[in-house]
Amino acid sequence: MQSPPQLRLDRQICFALYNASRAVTLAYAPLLAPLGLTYPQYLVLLVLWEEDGPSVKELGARLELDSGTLTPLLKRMESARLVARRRDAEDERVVRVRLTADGRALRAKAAAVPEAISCKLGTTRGDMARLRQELVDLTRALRDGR
Amino acid sequence: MQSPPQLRLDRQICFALYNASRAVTLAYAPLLAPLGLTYPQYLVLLVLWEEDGPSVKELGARLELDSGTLTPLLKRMESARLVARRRDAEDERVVRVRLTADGRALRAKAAAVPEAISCKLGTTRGDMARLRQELVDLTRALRDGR
DNA sequence: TACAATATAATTGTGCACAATTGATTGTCA
DNA sequence: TGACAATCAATTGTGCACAATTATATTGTA
Repeated sequence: MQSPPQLRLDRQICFALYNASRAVTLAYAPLLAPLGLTYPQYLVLLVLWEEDGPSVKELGARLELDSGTLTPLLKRMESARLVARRRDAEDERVVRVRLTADGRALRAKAAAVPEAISCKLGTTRGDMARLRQELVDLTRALRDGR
Repeated sequence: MQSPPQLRLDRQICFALYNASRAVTLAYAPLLAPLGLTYPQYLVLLVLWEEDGPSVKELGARLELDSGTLTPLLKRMESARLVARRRDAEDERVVRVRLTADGRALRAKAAAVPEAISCKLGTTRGDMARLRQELVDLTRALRDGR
């Protein structure tokens, strides 16, 4: 018995997305390994380089990750001396995440990463911006329509 | 000090992709949970419903997953009585994965899943097909250019 | 001021991903 | 035939994701 078209793997947008996401993460790995970073850790640094000292909550809002993911990830980054975690004196519930000198210094080395990735992707900047927007819209549609 | 544009989180195609992929997986969860499936397990079934009895290797080629991921996943599916794993008599290195009656029967229930997802996505079929193709191309560019 | 409700991060438990290694089997070729 | 390479799945170890729960601190309110 033949599979109906809707159940065929090669028709699944979800599978294409899942594969593309893993392929991109793999593409980052050799660029980030020399910096001692994983891809999610790199994302955390992107946030911190924009604005240092967010709470775990704020970081999670930016990255759409919860404390169950972030807490152990940040602890590993703390062990690697990239960030420091400290309770907020004003509100002891809050843990603030700050860059160390090492963490700040890493930004210069990371500057070459986006260029290298964009080269691997091999598409024009405009195409990428459009694709990015489509993905953002799709994500929002799923999140809001829940 | 301001982050250069290339390092800003909201410019990263990779981050949009990573988020979209996770959002889609989350969207599947409530549809698959009643069937007792996770999203990767659902992908395995999509392959088996198309062609039953592939080796772990062939399954991995379809899904771009290695035995390190598939072996434990398939063992869980075997515990759930959805598939059976058996060494090939011709070549004892090969393990073949076959649907059980339960696994085959699940296809009828899963038939409603693509429709429900497509509804959540809320875009036209044509747009989805185009986006899917762009993602496939992007994935291939990364895989081949390695 | 008690005390319930809320907010925040951490913890627990499950299930992927993936690199690297291991073990068993098969193929090859001198 | 007998080493040796290649193939395939399983294993080991690390690091996410995420649901559900827990612990602690703060806020709102009767």
